[in-house]
Amino acid sequence: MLVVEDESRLASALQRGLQAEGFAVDVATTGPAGLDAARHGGYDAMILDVMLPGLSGYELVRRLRAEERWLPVLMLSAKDGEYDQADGLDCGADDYLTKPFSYVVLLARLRALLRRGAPERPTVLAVGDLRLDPARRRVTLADAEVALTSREFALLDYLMRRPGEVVSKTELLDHVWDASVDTAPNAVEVYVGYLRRKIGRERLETVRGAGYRLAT
Amino acid sequence: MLVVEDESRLASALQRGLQAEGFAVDVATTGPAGLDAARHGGYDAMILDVMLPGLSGYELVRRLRAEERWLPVLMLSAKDGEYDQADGLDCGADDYLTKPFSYVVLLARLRALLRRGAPERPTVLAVGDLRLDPARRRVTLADAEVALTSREFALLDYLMRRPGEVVSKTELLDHVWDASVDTAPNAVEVYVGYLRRKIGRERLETVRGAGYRLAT
DNA sequence: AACGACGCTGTGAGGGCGCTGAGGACGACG
DNA sequence: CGTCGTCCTCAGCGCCCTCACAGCGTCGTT
Repeated sequence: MLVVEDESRLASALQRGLQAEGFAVDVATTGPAGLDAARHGGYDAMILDVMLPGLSGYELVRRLRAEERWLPVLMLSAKDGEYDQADGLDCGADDYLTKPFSYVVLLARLRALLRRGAPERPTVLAVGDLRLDPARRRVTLADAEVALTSREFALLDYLMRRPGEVVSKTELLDHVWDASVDTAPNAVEVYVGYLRRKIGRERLETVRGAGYRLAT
Repeated sequence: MLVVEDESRLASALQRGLQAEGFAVDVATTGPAGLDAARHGGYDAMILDVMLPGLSGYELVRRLRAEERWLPVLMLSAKDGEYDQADGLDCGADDYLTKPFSYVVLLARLRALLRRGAPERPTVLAVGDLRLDPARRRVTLADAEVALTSREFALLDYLMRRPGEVVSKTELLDHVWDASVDTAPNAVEVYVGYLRRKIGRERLETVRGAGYRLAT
């Protein structure tokens, strides 16, 4: 367990408490030191303060995720504004707790994070030069923005979460379309057609008799 | 996305809001109905109220997890006591939000949950240098991709699940072909021929009078 | 060696599957 | 009320897959 916190009293209180729970705990007190430790340490999870000298917690997570390191991150902050929280999560944190917090809650949330194991998905989905940002609802192709309708976006989103896998039309109808109204499978074909015109024909393969596959 | 919430105003507000974000949303208004939906629905995630008629949210998650269903659960509750929250998380919920909550925060937390996703990695079948990935619907022979039609793929799939065993033509007709239309056994011979041309003659042996066997 | 049963394959018909352009339904907006 | 954007159905088309057929090769038995 890695604790990145510059306030020394809180840091050592956390360290002692977590050690009592059986965790092996390391503490870093600056942003850069925390980033380094997270890179090399092989930790199960990380508790991360937002306000840090040298590098903010937001930026730290963002860099970590950009390097494809997916260890669970529980973010701590004195800021309880809703947008602060949303920003933290959208940078790649997995949970967000505002100070002052209950120790019982911290432990429960930590357990929930560890139970889930290492996260597998980045905040921004990327396949080749195609990028999709769920938070900003934005898609770029080789750094050029692509305008998508909401249905097109949902379809691409679903496909990009399973790159290289074959996804059947029924599955797409179930997840991208509303299950309560039954839509003809042909609608999927139509929207795949729309997407192909916008992101390039070769990126979206047809697997006859099985479904569609996003080329990796 | 599954929303389990008995307060109808909140439920429909959530439904509309999430639909606007591109989610396909189903609503259940009682505990048992929610549990059923979660069991059968194939949802990406679930938003779950604690106070529900018939079955509490706590109990619902506990049962779900007992059945080894791991879809991400975001729990909603009017109780903000620290132990309520810890209980919810320890029952198996992945996140916990107290009412009233900010819609922006709800979305951000939902995104964080979906990002982590379910940790399923489907198996890749391998026999010698021949590999078959059911999810990607892809076959490689010594790392070179082999293009198969859907029937060829289904046939190879079935054979690779029983490497070295002799599989009769009738058995193949029953499992690889549609049982409702009766096909001549010769169709199997034809497709075995197709497969041999693509994966190499020696890998698929004929056992005269009995069937076929995949060489190990 | 001869014969019959079983298995292989080239050919071609048919039909299922997926793609596309056209257009109707619906709602948002001016 | 007209316009625009989005969603989705419909119908036509083209291609590839599927499979029956028939002739030939191969194997095992007598």
